[in-house]
Amino acid sequence: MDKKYDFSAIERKWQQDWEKRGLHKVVRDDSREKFYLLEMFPYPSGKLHMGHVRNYSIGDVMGRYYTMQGKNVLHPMGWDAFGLPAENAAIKHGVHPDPWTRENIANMREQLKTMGISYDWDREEGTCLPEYYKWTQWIFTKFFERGLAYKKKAAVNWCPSCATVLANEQVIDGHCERCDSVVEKKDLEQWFFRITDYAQRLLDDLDKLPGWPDKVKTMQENWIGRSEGVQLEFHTEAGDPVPVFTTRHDTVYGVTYMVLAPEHPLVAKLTAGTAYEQPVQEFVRRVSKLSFIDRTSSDLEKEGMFIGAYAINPVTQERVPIWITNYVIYEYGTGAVMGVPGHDQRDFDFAKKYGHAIRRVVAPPQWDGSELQEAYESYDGIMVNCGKYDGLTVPEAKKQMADDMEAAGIGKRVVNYRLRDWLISRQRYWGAPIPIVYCEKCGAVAVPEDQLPVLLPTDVEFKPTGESPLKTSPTFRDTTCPVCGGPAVREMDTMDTFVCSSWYFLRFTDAHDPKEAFNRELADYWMPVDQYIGGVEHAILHLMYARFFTKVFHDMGLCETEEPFTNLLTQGMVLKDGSKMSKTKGNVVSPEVIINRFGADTARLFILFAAPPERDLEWNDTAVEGCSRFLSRFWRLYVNILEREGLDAPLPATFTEADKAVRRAVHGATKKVGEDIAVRCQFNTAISAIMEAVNAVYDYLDSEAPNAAILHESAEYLLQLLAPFAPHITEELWHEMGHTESIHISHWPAYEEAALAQDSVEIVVQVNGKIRARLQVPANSSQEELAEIVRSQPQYAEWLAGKTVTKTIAIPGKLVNLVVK
RNA sequence: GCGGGCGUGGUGGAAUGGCAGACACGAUGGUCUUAGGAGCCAUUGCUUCGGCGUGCAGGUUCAAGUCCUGUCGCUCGCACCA
Repeated sequence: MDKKYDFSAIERKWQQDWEKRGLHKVVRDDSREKFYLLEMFPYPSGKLHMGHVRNYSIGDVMGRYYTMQGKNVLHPMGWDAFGLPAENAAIKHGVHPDPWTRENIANMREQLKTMGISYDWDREEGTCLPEYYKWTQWIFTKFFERGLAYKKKAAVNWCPSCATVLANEQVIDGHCERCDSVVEKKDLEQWFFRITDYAQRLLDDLDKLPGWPDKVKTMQENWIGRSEGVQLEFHTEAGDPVPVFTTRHDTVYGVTYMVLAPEHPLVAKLTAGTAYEQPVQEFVRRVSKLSFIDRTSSDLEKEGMFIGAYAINPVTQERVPIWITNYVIYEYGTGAVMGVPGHDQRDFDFAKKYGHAIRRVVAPPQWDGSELQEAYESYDGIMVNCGKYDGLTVPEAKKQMADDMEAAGIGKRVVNYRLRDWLISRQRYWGAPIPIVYCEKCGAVAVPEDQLPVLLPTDVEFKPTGESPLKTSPTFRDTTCPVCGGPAVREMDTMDTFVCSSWYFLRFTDAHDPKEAFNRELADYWMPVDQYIGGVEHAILHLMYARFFTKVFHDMGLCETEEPFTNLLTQGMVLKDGSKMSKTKGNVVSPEVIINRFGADTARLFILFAAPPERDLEWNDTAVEGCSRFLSRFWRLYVNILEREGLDAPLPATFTEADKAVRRAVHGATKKVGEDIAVRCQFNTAISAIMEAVNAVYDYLDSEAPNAAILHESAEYLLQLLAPFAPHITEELWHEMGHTESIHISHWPAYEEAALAQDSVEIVVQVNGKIRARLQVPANSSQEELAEIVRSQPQYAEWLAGKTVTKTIAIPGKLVNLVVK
C-alpha cells in the first residue's frame, strides 16, 4: 500500500465505486427497521456553502451509522428549485430561469458528490420540474375542494423590490426576508391557505414532539400566539354592535373609552355626514400611508382622535367615547379595543395624552390607597370599584364575570390566535402556477387532475418592470372553463415556494410516481421522517407549514402520520471571524477549495469536530490542517500495522497489561462513539474518543510486545468507528485489510463489556472536599473496603490533622471523602 | 417588554452532582533533517508554590461548571396581539 495518504485518488475511486454498485440505493424492506433521514433540501444557488457542508456531514454520519446498525436508511436529496433568484438572474442576464436553475443543480450535485454523502440519487427531485409541480398543483386543488384554499381581498405585505406579496412569516422586522426592503401594505385579492383552522392542533401536537428542541417548539408556540379571553358586545348609542376582544374582561369596570382600528368599517359609518368626517378621513389616510415597520413598531407615538360617537359598556351601561388610533391592529381580534388605562400601559399612556379618566379596578395586595402612577397590569390583586365583584381576586373575578357575561348574553369566552392565514399568491413567474381558471359563468374553478400540470409558459419576457413575466405570455392567459367549456382566463399568480417545500419529504418516499403525489403504502412505510436536520432559521416558516400540510394529508386519508418529523436537529451557523459567512463581508470559505486542498474526509471531520452540531461553529484554517494531519497519522498507523506478521491469528488466551490497556481504549471508544451518535448527537466528542483510541494504539505499538491479533482487532474497530465521519479513507483501509465488501455495509462493532473492566482504579481521597491524595485500589472495592483502605494508609493521621472523622463518604470507583471536625 | 439559549485556559471545546480543562488548535523548548508549513519527544489555566480558579453575589449539599435564588453580560425569537 502507499506510504502516503493520497486523499484525492482515494476519494474519487470510492465515490465512483459506490455509485457503480448502487451502495446507497434503498427500497422498502420489511425485514429491517426503517430509518428516514432527511436534511433540508437546498435552494440551487449554484454553489455549496459551508452551511450545506455542515448540514449534510451531520446527516451522513447518522445515515452511515444507522446503516451499519442494520437499519434500512432512506437518505434522499433534492432541490427547492423555484424562487426569485432565478427570476432576478433572468432579468439581469437574460437567461431563462429554467436552464439557469438546471445548470445550478448540475453544479451543486457534482459538488455534493465530491463530499461523498450517502444519498440515494435515484430519488432526486426538483420542485421546479413539471413531474413535481403537477402534484403541488394537485394538492392546491384538493385544498380548494376542502375550503382550505380561498381568495380574499386583504391588506397584504408588499415588497416593492421583489414586486410581490409576502406571507406574514416572511416579514422580518418590517423588512422583506429575502431582499431586506421595507415592506408596504397593499390591498389585493389574494389566495390564502386556511392554516388558522389548524392553529389549535399545531399548538397541541407540539407536545407530541419530544424529539424537537424546546427552542423551536417555543418559537412556534409564540408564533401561533394563543390567547384566551372574552368577546364582549359593546354597542354604539345608535345601536351598532361593536364587539371587542379582551383578555382582561375582569377590568371592564375600568373602561373609560373605546378605540377602533382606522380600517374598522364602523369608522366611516359613524362619521358619515358629521363634522368629524373630514378630519377622521385625514387621520386614516395618514396612518395607512405609514410603512409596515412604522405602523407596528412599539416606538410609534400613540396618536388618536375622537370620532364623535359613543359606545355603551354592556356591563356598567356607562357611555364612553369612541376613538380611533394608530395602535390598534384591525386584523387581530375584532379590530376594536376597550380602553382600560388603569390596567394596561398602552391605554395609560394614551389616556394621559388625551385626558381620558384613569380608574383603578384592581388593587395590589398591600394597597395604601395611592393613585396609579402607571398601569397596574399584575394579576396579583383584589377587585375594587367593581360593584358586586369587589373583594374578589383577579382570577376569581375573571371566572365570575365571564360566567355572568355569558349568562347575560353580552359576551362569550373566545380564543384568539396571533397566527394568520397563509398568503400563498406570488406575482412572479418562477413558481408553480396556481391551478385555477376564472370563468364568467362558473367563477373560480380548479383545474382538474387530468389537465395538470398547468405548465409554465416559455413565451415570456423578463424585464425589470416589476410586472410578473407570466403576464407577458401571449398564450398562457386565455383558456376554456373545465366545467362549462366556455371562455375563461387563468390565474396569473404562482405559489409561494414554501408550498412546494411543504410536502417534498413525502414525495421522496415515492419519487417519480407518475400516477399520484405519493403512494399511501410507501408513505406509511417510510414516514415520519425519523431525523430531520437543518438550520434554525426554518423554525417557524417551513417547519410549521410542513406540519400543517401533513395534518391536512392525514385528514384527507393520504397518510397515517400527523407529524412529519419525529426528531429535529437544528444545526448552528458556520462563522468566520465571529460573523456569518457572506459575500458582502468577504469572509466566505469555499467548500470546493477546502475539499480540493484537503479532501472531503478532512473537511467533514473538521466541521464535525470543531463544535457540537447545535452550536455555531467558528471556521479555523489551522484546525482544518490539524484534522488533515490526524487522518495522515491515522493512515500511517495502518501502514505500520499492515506490515506486521500474524495479523490473522486468534486473540491470545491471556492479556498483558498493555493488551488490556489498548483493548480498553478501543472497546471504550466503541461504546462512546455509538452513544454519542445515536443518543447524544455529539459528534465532536465521538471524534475525540476515536483520537484517544488511536493514541492508545500508537502507545501499544511502542509497548514491549504488541500482539498482532490485538492490533488487527483494534485496527478493524477503529476503521468502523471512523467510517461514518470519514467514509473514504476508512473504505480504502478496510480493503487494504483484506475485506472485499464495503465497510459501510459492515456491522457496527459490538464492544466487549469484559474489555472495559479494569483491575484497579485510581480514587481520590478528600478531606472536607479538598483533595489530599490519590490511591490505586482494586476496581470492585465496596464502600466499606474503600473506607478501610483509606484508614489503613500511613498518611491517614496526617490527613486528619488531629481532627475527628464525623462521616465517611465512599463512592466506589471515584473517591472517599472524609468529613472531619 | 415577553420568551428561549449561552457565559469554562491564548482559541475551539470536554466534564450521569464526585479528580475542572478530555480531545484538538495555537504557543514554547528539544530531536531528526540539506531543508521543514512533515514526523517524533516534552511543556503549556493562574500562582508569591500556601493555594486560587468555570461572568458576579448568595443558597442547598459530605461534595456544585452542573441544582436553587438574585444579578450582570452576550445572543436568538416574538413584540402596540388588547
